[in-house]
Amino acid sequence: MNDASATVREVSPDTRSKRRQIRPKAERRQQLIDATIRCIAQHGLSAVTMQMVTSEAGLSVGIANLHFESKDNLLKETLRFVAEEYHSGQIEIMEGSEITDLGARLDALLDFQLGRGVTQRQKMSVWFAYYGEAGARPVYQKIVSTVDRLAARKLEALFAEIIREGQYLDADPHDLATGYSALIDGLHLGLLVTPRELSKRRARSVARAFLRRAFPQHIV
Amino acid sequence: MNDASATVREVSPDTRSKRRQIRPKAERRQQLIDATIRCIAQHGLSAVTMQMVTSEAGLSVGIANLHFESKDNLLKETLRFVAEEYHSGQIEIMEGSEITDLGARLDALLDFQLGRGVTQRQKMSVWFAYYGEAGARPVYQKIVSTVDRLAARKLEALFAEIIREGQYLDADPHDLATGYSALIDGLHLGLLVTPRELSKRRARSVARAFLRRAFPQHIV
DNA sequence: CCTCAGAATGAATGGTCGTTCATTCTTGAT
DNA sequence: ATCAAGAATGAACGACCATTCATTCTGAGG
Repeated sequence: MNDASATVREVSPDTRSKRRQIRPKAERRQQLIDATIRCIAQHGLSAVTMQMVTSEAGLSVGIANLHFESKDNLLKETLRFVAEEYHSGQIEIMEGSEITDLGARLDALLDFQLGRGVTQRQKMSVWFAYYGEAGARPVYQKIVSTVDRLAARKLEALFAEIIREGQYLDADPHDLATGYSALIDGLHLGLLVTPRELSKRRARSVARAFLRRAFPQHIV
Repeated sequence: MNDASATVREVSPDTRSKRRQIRPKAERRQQLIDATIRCIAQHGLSAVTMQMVTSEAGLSVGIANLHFESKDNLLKETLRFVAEEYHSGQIEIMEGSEITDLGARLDALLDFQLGRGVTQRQKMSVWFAYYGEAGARPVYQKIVSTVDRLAARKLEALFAEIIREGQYLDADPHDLATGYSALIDGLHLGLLVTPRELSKRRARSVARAFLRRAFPQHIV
């Protein structure tokens, strides 16, 4: 702004080094994806710009098109990352061998799905931002449904085991799994859109009530 | 395309008259809102432009800023319209006096929420497009939560009546209403994002199963 | 018939966006 | 110390966006 600043550049070389850093491609990609998530959560998917994302990541504008070919691709890869993170968390719980009691496993699943990690505004915003565009963008539909299908199968298998163990009559694992998944999605939506009306505590209580009515012997 | 067309303009005055029409303000507003809904469903909220909307409505670019002050306002009013349409439909069923049997009333509500009118791609796309932005735009949160709250209260009251009539013990109307609403939202999401995995018929069956487990005497 | 309030138009404007690429800089091998 | 490979930069560009407003047109009332 003043003439002096033109001659005195980078007054202190030790402050937040603006020195250019070279990092492996994979690291930069993740850095940009993380920045994209934060931007979507804060400004909404439709307001996200490349300048916004790259500056949030503390990098230059050109870098996004260097590691991802286009904005479209960056957004696509960001969705893929979030979707896989969520679903691999579920799969881990459902496949893990450290929990043998089926009721405890259900509890662990519910705690994950409505717990701190998943229900942060940041994550849920991203989640629904993409759902909102999914109607018009088959690519998004495909990414979500691909990972979703596997988790749905695992959940159905878990429910089938529980039904066998508890001898719950006229309980269909397929329908119950669909219902439970939909309930969780709906609760996430409530937490995002009307946080005043629905606390995380109550969301957990509502989901637990669903499971208790379905599998009374397995849920306290 | 050919030279003749240049000389012969508006061959037949009766075809889709390009003649300027003057219509009352309210009518134009609705026309633009309808066009906005179609555009959001087809292209996604983030891709909607004013040119897109006005040309979809068969009008000129400037008209949108004449009847709504800005694009932001047009989108806000469109959300308000969709939200009120959905919720007034629910309220009508829950307040209407033509259905006295509580079980039948529940059935009617479910049929409305998962019926043809609501579950068209067009409507659901718009719905979730706004939900996706709600995390970053308090205005959208406010619009949705305002109308939502009333419907939630009515639903809770209906559930309370049913619980009294059926003498269902340890059934909390508040939690049940929250759960049911979340379930419906989640099913809408499933219908939108993974239509291959979830048919409308099965969505209805899943929702009915939820109600049957809660109110066995009222739902067949 | 004429008039004119105001509805409708669309070319023009200024701003912002995604993308490019000549250039600079870093790092590890030589 | 030198060099080459390629990672990182950011000014520049063209495209497209929302918005404006001078102008045109319409139709109800006189």
